[in-house]
Amino acid sequence: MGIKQLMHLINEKASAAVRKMPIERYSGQIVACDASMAIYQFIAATQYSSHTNNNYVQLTDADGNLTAHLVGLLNRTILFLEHHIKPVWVFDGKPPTLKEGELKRRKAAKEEAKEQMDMAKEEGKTEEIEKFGKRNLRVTPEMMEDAKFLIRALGVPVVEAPSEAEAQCAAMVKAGKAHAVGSEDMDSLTFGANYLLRGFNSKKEPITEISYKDVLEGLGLSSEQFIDMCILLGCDYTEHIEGVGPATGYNLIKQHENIDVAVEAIKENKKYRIPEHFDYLAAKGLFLDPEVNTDLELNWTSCNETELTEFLVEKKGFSAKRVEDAIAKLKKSHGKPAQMVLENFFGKAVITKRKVSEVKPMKKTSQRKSKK
DNA sequence: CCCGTCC
DNA sequence: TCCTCTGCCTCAAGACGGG
DNA sequence: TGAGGCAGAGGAT
Repeated sequence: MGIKQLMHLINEKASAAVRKMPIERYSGQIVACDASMAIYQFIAATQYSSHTNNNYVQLTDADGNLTAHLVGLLNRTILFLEHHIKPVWVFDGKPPTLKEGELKRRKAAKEEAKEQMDMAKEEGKTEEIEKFGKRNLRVTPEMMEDAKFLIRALGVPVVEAPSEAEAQCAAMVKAGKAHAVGSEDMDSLTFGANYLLRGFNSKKEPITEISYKDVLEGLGLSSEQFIDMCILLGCDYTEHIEGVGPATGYNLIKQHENIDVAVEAIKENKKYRIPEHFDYLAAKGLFLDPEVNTDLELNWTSCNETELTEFLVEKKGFSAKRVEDAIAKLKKSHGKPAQMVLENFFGKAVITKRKVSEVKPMKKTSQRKSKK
């Protein structure tokens, strides 16, 4: 998923669009989060090889169903609410037909990984099992339903996107239903979300905020040109022109103004080969007018303690104390944000405009720096 | 801070 | 000959708290 | 999946 190397390109050419902000900055705001992406990461991160007993460890309930996503979503949602940020968890709907090629490719890669994992299991190689296991993740519909149930029990809204969650998140921001998208994925920018927030997973590091407006300004592109460029860099919705990377993709749009002219130029140049199914117009259409639903009413309520305890403790095997603690935190977060915090942070917001000298060169190939 | 645990 | 750029590889991906 | 490191192709000089 995502646009290849887009973050790199933005850091390089539009560094002013990227700011480090303390999480307090978002107190009182609504953040639309891509649930599918987060769930995938929670599941990936919590399976590991235990070095103590040489076992492959996964968190599961008594029936063997994975539960790491529930642990992750619970913690993450509490983090938001403790900071008086209102999260909305947005789930993927039916993937667009244009994405089928990409999905097939991923499926094949998983099958391959599964075979290798089975082999590793037979040979009892723990590290191998972990390695291939992480490439063979299955997030089942049941896991998604468990996640939705948990979020609703927490009193937090769930949005089921008609199609792509990233598109839905961006549309909600555009419609004023949310202030920013919270996702590690860059796609929401291509869909035109005003603000993208990353790094809610780190308690030490500040949040990375990417401003769409400043990205366009820094790159010197219109929103439509930005989409054109993203398609050239490589997206999920159509094939990619071999040999065109971030630098070339950006330059092509700068030089030719739009993807149509750029593609014509590429055809004449003959330096690059346009793939057989390069349906960039359809991809562009999807970015410009994705299937979304903005007729939503979002409500945040207090959590349903009984439901939470029943679900997490009795059904999913969470420790009762952990759930009690979670409920206590939720109740505590219900008050208003301390006014002090709100007034103080504006002076403290760390805005890191990187100096030119600090900007990492985009490619560090032949540039062999002698180590200090 | 490191590393084991969470389920 | 230099160096820019892409593509292929590998690896890691969460969050908490006790010691 | 994506992000960083490394190798090599092929324009740029």
